[in-house]
Amino acid sequence: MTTRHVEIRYPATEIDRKWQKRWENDGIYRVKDDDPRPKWYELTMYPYPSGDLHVGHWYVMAPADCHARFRRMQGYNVLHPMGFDAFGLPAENAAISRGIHPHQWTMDNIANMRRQFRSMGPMYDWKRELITCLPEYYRWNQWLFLQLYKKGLAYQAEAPVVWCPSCKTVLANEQVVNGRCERCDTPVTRRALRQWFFSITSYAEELLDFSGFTDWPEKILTMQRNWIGRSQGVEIAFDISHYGLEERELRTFTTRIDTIYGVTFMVLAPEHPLVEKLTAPDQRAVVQAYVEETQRQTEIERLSTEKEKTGIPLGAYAVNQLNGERVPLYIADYVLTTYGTGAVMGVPAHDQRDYEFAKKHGLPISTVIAPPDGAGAEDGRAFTEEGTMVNSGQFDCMASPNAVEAIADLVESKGWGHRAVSYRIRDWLISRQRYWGTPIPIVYCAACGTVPVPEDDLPVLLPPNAEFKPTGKSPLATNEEFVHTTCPSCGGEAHRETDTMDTFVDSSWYMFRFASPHYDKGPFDPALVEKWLPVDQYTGGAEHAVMHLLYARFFTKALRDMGLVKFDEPFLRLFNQGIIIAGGAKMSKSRGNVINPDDYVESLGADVVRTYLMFLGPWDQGGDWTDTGINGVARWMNRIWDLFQRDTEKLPENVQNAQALAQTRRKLHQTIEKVYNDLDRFKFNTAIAALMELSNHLARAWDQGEIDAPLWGECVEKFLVMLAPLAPHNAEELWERVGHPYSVHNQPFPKWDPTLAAEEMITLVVQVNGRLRDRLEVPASISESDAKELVLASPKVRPHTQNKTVKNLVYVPGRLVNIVVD
RNA sequence: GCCGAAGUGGCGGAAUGGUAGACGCGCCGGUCUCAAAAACCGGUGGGGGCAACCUCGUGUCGGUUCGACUCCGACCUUCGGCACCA
Repeated sequence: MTTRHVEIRYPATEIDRKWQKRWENDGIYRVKDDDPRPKWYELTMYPYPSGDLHVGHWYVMAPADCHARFRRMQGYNVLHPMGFDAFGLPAENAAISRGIHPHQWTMDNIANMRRQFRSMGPMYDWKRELITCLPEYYRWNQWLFLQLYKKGLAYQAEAPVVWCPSCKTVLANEQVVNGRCERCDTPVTRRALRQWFFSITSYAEELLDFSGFTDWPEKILTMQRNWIGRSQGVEIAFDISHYGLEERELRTFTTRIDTIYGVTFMVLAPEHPLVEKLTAPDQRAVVQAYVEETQRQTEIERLSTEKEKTGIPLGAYAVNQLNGERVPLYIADYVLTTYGTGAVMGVPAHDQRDYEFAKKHGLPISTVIAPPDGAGAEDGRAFTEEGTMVNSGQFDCMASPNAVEAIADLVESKGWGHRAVSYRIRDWLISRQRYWGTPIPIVYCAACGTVPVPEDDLPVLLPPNAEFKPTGKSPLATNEEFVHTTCPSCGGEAHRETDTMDTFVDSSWYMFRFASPHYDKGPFDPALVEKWLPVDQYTGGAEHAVMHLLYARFFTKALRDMGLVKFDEPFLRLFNQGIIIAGGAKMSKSRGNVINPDDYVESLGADVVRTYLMFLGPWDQGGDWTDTGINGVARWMNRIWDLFQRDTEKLPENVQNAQALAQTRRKLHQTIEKVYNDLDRFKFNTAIAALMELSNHLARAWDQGEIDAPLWGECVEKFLVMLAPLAPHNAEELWERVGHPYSVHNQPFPKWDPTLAAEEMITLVVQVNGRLRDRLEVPASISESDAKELVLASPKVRPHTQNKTVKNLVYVPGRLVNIVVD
């Protein structure tokens, strides 16, 4: 901000306020459910009300608003709503550190952010605003929870959960980044707690089906695919009946059943339920120590790939039923209880991890697949490719991919196991030991057990008083009045669930709520959801590629199966904007390069800030904010302000230069086409560049007396309509000053005439062997033979073709002729 | 390690098989001014040439093509995601 700003030559702030007020009073952007035009639902991911709107928010919201405005001008009835994702950790952490109640803090922030949003001049219909921390919203979280519970999709389980020792709360797997808490970066640990889960895994297979999308970035699909992590294999039992236990077999999952004859050991997760029973007496002490050691380890330590493969023998064995071999059993921390069966078979010859484990523990390495070229595999590595079966009994000599099927058939026919699919994705843990969230509507009764709160008793209000600072216990447990209740079933004494829901529950269905944000007979009005949904265009950051988008898709499918909605996917199209940086570096307080949009709006007006954000680079790639860069847009706004208010009386009556007039008209229609197509595809930067070209052209045409009043008027009118979605305030003000009736925002986007846009003369590029040698101005209608003749006659070409044979003439109509010579 | 995206002037970027560098920033020169700022006009990839022009040039090396920033292969660098998943 040390750079001096260009001075704005018009009363920007006044204009901003004037029109924001007028639009508000007129309700020009009010969304009507019964509007006959085709609907278009354009949704931007709603923000956390964590304080001030920073330039990152502007970068997300302003271009999205421009695109929604463009759709409106295309003739759609556009729903482009805004709300606040008001529950959750950021609000609560901030409230804790400032000693203000989360509700107060959140609502104050919302008021401030709403004011800042208005300064941007967006087309939000504030009558549709939603705030998730209010009972009118979160009671439907509770209602939806009860529906999921009824469907068996919400359940309780004790499970090792990820625990952040700093936030003193359980985290979802998705909230763990590299073994650290997403919010505070503290390495996470594990704990066993009784928690509520949503069974997203029930939909794992369907969530892999992306066929319901119209347009999603490939990158996001890949990330979701990897996150769900489907693998196909065989679940097979190894025999442990010789121990006379209740369990007669040890089950394992493998994607490589073709290597079953090469199993030389098995490894169980330290938490595996059979570990206790199978451990030999003389191994008990060391096994127990290892199990404890594992529990102490943080996720980050345990999952480090650099770590040596530790493990402890149980002093027990299992029998491979295919060849009758006894294989020793180990426990090791690299085997996870949460994936497959919690036990893996060790095939050191054909799995690199097993190979390292075998080397470390002196276990035999038995080759059962030979490389196809017969070359030796060994030299310190496992052979993990396909090949020819060896040492595999009846399957010898078979190609290993065929053996996969043959062995699976045998395993199934013998009843030793079956084909199976495993997913990496785990059920969604929604319980939070936090105050600032939706209370889970469950009551525990000594007589009746777990009892859902009756729908008529909703909402279960979040009490204003509780010790919400983290203590390790759920804050709501400190409020006696809240906890003690009567059982809805038997009327006896009971206590409430004191955990609250993950905030991602709120955002999993908010897109439905916007269809009827104040509906009080259900989470949404079914007729209006049917009208508005699914979302036609969703925009937001790629950081929500996995959790939010997957959860919202899951909710939609669950609601569909309950008969509440009729579609499979909530978001037809998805566009991810990039990240804005400043001066080549990420914005941060320590760097001192944080851009506060309010300062710029104050001095340059909202439109310069909006337009610059869209001009500084392609939206999907993010951009670099520079204080000198914004001056360019400010200058341009100054120039068009003066240009369009020039006195048209001064223009000549009759311009004799018909060619110049046609040229200007052509430029206008070419610009309309370009801006239309660019705005359509979120290419704001090139749309603005095209408008700059047009304004430069118009200024030149005026100065050179090559334009008359009617054409000038037409150009200015269409220019302002095209400017309207980008710079709504200035476009409206100029529209009025030029003498058009209110409002520019109710104009349809201009149409271009391809005939008028077509060039009469073209530059014919002349190449010799692909190298540029000449450019010829020729009529666009030139015939191929004329063009070729002209080109060969060019004096600039001749020196390059002399004494050479012309082998070929490549003709690209309207573009070039390439002369191919020896 | 695996998956994905991206590498173009001094800078942000434009051009997705056909004139590389649109548009803007910055810089240089000029007009105006006592002067500066602003504004306006002109110039601005490198090398050579008085000039017309020539030549090199889109991370590196190869390939396809009449023609490649663009398509294909390998590599290098940067960024993002996932990471002992059996």
